[in-house]
Amino acid sequence: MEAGTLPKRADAVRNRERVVAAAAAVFAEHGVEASVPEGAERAGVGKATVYRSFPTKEHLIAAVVIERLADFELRTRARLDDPDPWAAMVDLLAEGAGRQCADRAITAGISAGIDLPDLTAARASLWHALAQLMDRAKAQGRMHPDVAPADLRVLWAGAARVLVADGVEDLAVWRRYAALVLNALRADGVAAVPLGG
Amino acid sequence: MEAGTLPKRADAVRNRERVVAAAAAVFAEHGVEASVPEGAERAGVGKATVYRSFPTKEHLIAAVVIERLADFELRTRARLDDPDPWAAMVDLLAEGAGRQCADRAITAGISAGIDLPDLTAARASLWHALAQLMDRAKAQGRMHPDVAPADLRVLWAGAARVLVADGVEDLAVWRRYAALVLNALRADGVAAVPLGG
Amino acid sequence: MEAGTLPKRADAVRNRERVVAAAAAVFAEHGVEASVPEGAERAGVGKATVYRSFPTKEHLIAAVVIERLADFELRTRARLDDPDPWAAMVDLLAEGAGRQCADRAITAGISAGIDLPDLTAARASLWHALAQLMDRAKAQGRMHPDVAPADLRVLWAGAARVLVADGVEDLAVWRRYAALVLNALRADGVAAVPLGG
Amino acid sequence: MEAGTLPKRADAVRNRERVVAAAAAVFAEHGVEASVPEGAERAGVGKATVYRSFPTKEHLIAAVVIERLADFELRTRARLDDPDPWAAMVDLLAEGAGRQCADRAITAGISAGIDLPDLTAARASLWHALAQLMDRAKAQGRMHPDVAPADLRVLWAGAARVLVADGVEDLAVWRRYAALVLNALRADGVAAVPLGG
DNA sequence: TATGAATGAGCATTCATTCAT
DNA sequence: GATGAATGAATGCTCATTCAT
Repeated sequence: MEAGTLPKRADAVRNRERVVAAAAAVFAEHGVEASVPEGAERAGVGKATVYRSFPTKEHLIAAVVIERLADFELRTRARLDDPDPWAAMVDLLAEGAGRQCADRAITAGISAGIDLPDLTAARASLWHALAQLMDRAKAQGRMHPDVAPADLRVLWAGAARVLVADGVEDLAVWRRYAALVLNALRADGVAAVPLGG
Repeated sequence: MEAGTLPKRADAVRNRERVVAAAAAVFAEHGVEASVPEGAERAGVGKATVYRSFPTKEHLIAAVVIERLADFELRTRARLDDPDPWAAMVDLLAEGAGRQCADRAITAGISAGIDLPDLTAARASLWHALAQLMDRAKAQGRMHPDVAPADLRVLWAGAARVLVADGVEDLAVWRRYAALVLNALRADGVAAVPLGG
Repeated sequence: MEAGTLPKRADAVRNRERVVAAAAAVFAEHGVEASVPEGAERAGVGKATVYRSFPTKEHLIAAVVIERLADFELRTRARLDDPDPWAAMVDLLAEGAGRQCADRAITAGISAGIDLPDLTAARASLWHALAQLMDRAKAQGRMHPDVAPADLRVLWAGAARVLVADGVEDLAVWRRYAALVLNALRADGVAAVPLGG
Repeated sequence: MEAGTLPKRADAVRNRERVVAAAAAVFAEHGVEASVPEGAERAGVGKATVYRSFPTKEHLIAAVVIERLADFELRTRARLDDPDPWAAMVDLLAEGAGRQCADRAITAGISAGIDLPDLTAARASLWHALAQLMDRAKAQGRMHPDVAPADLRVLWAGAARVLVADGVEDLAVWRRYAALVLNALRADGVAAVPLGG
């Protein structure tokens, strides 16, 4: 990353990252309704600078969300070879719960009406990884055979939105709902993931 | 002008109800983002008239939501003496699913950042009724002993928000998530509510 | 006009007229590129007030132009029964020249890409009146049989735009071009309208 | 680096020409409202490079227009010795009409509020050539003795602006107005240039 | 020298809310 | 008491122009 291939870009890339980071922060705080100027100010740049990198507010949101999705996918793939896929899923959501905890950007943006190719691709890629992990958990007999990654998304993103709206910051509460969401997906006869309470 | 208290109120109350009904309709159609004037026009009154009854748009939303919550509570209470409380809950949510399906006001407003006393009270009252029904289902051994009405709210309101955001109108899909939410709350060893697929 | 039929409207109508007048003035000075806020300030109202009466900047421009077109049409119709239609046309343009002189709004807006029903109607109505007068002048043998109201518009609106762009204020110059435009439309053998120079 | 004066200039001049050519193209397509960056990209240079040669967008427009004026002047001068000056003028405008037809830069820029010395000079030079040709046509008795090159400009540039604003692309229509403009300038008793309809 | 990046001013438009009637 | 009118603040976005590299 220090091996500059295109000398001029150094500034721009740095600034782009600053913008995304700032946007992630304000979106995390105020939701995607936060204004572009607000993010720009937080990044210490003019609003027009934001629009240089992101032709539209939607593109900016997408960039923030894509970053999160990619991170989630990475963590999902890291568990694909886990000998106990069901336990791995429990871990994954519990871990993810912590990240979600401080960030309402992904929860607000993950299901927003944004329909940009890059975002769609990132979502699809994550779904694919999740599907693999879920398939393993189904094969294991712990996960209900009729559920799909989309179900996980609806339940988890949904719960997260409510928790964010409620201003819940307590990690234990987030973990509780992660467990509940997984319980919704468990096969008949499988013991519920403990709710930690 | 200081004379009667009732005659004047009659008109006002009538207008208030018209306004709430109209607001419910437009919020149902366009979500709570719909503008106040739009609702006023639908009600056949001026915008200022709306502001006489509701000092803030939030109050208007709250009024609409309270109405829905009251209705939901009524339907909950109607099932309190059902001999099979778990089945009653399945019914309740499946039925509620249908109502949600056509109305995005409640889903948008139920978990919105609105924090008005009346709304809080209505919510609490509904929670109370739900708690009773859930307690019966727990006693029956079908519902997990550690879950609370708040859990139902987080999961169901959350899922509903995502479905609304996705523009899902298919009743079967809504039913599917109602079932999933209930499955999340089932006790160990209880067979999952069929997902309808 | 003092006989109020709808009491409440008095303010609004007054304001609407103020807005149109102010818009006409700024458009006259700076062309239709002038900003709405500028016109609003000139009218002594907030910008949103302008948008109450005119949903779009285009509607505002149209209102200004329509006013002028209507005035021009009136003056055209007043000459329809003139025994010497050709002379009447010369008069009409020379007189119109004076009005145009101080106003670049009509010249800029008359042929702008605006396509609003009311404006189209006003234009059509004026064309119709002009066509009648021109037909009479043709029957008289003074106007070239192949020319149409559209020709008058292109030549006169065009010349006016250039004169306005040049900042010409001298009425004599405007009259000169009015004469030239009419000369362009005269039949063979008809003596040119004197250019006044 | 301080050595030669010519070698550096060679590059600069080459670039300047490329820029003007590209600007002429985009202005022709989208009018002078086209953005500077768009022209720069077409020229294959950075925007800042354009601003090195042309301190202002107006200067760039002027450069483009000057080129066109010079071309028009050339074609005017080529007809100065024509034995039938009036016919030569008809030709000149009809020919010019074709060029205008495909290029909205000159029409937009020729009478624009731009007041740069070079442009003024180019205009003056063209007027001078036109004046000569017109004098010959007057001597011939076909052109009205009282008209001047400025009249030609007002009428022709004006009509062109309207036609451009109307989005007229039909060459025949442009020819029609070229004829009408010339008819405006014809002497008494001279037959009108046929309108082509 | 040439460039991409950065920017501030500006624009059309919307909306919840407050007055004058 | 009810209303239409008015508004100020805010938003997403564009563009000619200036700097740092």
